Amino acid sequence: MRIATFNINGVNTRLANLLDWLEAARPDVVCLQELKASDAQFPAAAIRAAGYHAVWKGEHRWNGVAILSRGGEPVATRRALPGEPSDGQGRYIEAAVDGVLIASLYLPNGNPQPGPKFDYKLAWFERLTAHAAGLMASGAPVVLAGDYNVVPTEADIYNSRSWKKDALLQPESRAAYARLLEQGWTDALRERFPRDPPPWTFWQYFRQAWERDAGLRIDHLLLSPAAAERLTDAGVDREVRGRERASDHAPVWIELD
DNA sequence: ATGTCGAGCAAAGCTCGA
Repeated sequence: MRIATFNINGVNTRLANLLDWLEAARPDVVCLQELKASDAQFPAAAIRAAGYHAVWKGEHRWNGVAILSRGGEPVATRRALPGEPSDGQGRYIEAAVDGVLIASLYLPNGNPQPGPKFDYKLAWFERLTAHAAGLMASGAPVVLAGDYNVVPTEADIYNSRSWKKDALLQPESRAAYARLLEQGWTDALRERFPRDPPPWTFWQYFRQAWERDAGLRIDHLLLSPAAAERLTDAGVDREVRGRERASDHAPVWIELD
């Protein structure tokens, strides 16, 4: 069972890019982030024609998350975290797919930092961690996949010099990520690539970051023990980032036995 | 400090968010 996460950065803007990758990579499950589409604007027909069922939580212009499956239909279990403010932000969707509980999440970016956006990021992270504790306690195979907007350690970025003040690298962001992992989650890509540097998952559009391979690792798949024991492989579909009109993220995937 | 990209709004370039 191949499960991927992909920040598509506009599901309609990059629909051709998405469909090309789906056809080539044929993942069983896909967690999408940054749809930048309302519920009504989600390209459900095109995705169905590509062979995928889908559940989604859209938002006008920004954010938006979805879970696609070409096996069994995803059964949505929630479309927001417990305790989320009713501000309409589409950042979390969770579904049961073929016996695995899967979440597609888009953690707030948090810039500029410090400020209300950074506070919102940390508060959102706390709600995620509280909910994740319950999922962990269930003992079920769980995959928390998405764009965490956190560079977990200094090894997870090409060079942190020009990023020191960025919300993605702040000690508070990293501590929140570490606290989540301490519940017992396995960071699948790091498990598969323990040696530095790990594969990057994001290359910003500025300053020829892709051409210089100046990347970051911010897209993560966290596995509960029941999922981690089934992990056989993980990787990044890097070449997707080099295509015409590409997202600034590449798809990240895991293989579960 | 800047850089790039794309959409929305509204009719072209600015603003926003990343």
